[in-house]
Amino acid sequence: MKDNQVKNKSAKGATRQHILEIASDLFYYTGIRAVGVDTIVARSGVAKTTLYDHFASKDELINAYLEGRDSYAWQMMEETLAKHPDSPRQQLIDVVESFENLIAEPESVGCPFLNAVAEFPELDQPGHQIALAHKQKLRAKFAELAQAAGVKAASQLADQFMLLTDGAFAAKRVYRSAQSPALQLKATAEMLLEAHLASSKSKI
Amino acid sequence: MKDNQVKNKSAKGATRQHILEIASDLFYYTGIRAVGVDTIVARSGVAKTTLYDHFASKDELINAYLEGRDSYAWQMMEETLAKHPDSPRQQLIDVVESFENLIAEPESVGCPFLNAVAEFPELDQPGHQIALAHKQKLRAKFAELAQAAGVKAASQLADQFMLLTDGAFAAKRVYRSAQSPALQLKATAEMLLEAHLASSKSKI
DNA sequence: ATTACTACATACAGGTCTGTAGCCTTAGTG
DNA sequence: CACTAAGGCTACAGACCTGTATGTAGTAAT
Repeated sequence: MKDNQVKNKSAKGATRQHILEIASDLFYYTGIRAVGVDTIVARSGVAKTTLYDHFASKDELINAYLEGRDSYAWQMMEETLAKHPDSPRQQLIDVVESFENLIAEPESVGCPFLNAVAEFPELDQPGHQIALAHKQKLRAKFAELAQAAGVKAASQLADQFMLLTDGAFAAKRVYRSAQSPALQLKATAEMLLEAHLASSKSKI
Repeated sequence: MKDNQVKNKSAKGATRQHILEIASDLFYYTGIRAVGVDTIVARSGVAKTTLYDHFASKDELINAYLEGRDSYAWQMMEETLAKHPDSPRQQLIDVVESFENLIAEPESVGCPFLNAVAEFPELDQPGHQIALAHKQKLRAKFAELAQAAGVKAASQLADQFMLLTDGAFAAKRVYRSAQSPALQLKATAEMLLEAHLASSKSKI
């Protein structure tokens, strides 16, 4: 006994990871409610019992999907912030630009969190809390960067950036390949940031 | 035979309208996929056969729901535009303000079109085309008003307003009763509009 | 070589989904 | 009164849903 399953952890983790990746893709592109467990099982070439060995329920799989996207997003955020560690103003723009680039990719069908919440509007439904926490954390990060950049109304600017990014993600799901308003994301963020910085200076 | 069902049209129309209202509320607040026909039947106190007399399928009911929201939105738009028929600049702000007020209402759970598209991501799925057409029409209206208001980059401003409004609607579904970035909608639109008008002047 | 682990395949329980069939009730109209 | 239109009620078909039960095969460590 003891803890000898450590050696098998890599194999077990690989299967779990494989199932999660298949499920994540299906959830993201097709919709969560639209995808049944049987489809996930068939696509991943795994037995149904195996899936339920790794995930107690579909809800747990949904949560794992969103938590995965959350950690990926923050990992991407760290990389973006590392490009100009001494310029919060540039960091703000870099972050927004990374969103615009993400949305511009043809594979993108919007924001996993916004999509999930549209399918599960109630606060106690699967994924809702994870999505809300993600958005709150991003909002706080925007505010932190704005303050560091010398923006007086930092929390206002954070909210404005949230509107822009969420709007761009939402638009992407509607327009798909058509030319969408999301292309104006970075330019608009720059306009707003400059307006804030100009008014900060004028008040000195 | 002939067309003697004209006299009963009001009664028949009333039943249809009743079913549609119940279904619309359920779709909007609970989600479209999450609501079954049986629930709609139970809530509206109508026989299942009656529902299928008026709507050939659930998909048709979904389309009727979104078309209803679309006409309601444009009716509201007309009323808003009528407040300052000679000031396109004020009309732009009025429209955005009407969105902010709509979102601020506690009953609001976001935009029916964005929510529907999140549930039906494919272009040929029920409702998607209606939602896309609605957003395109709004975008064109923003552009038209912006041009009339003397904004040089009118279509850019239209896209920016789309990002803000869609962002506000999307945020509402996530945050619900919590204080959301949507409160900054009108103020941000004003900032952008002023920035556009200022740059238009400076280039003369 | 026994034990433990992991994943396999199959079948099914129990529920919900959309949509239909058959028959009855009510109300208004010629 | 007889006819017709509209809707109600019940039951069900057939598909799909999540989750479980049963039993088997390979693999790895003790």
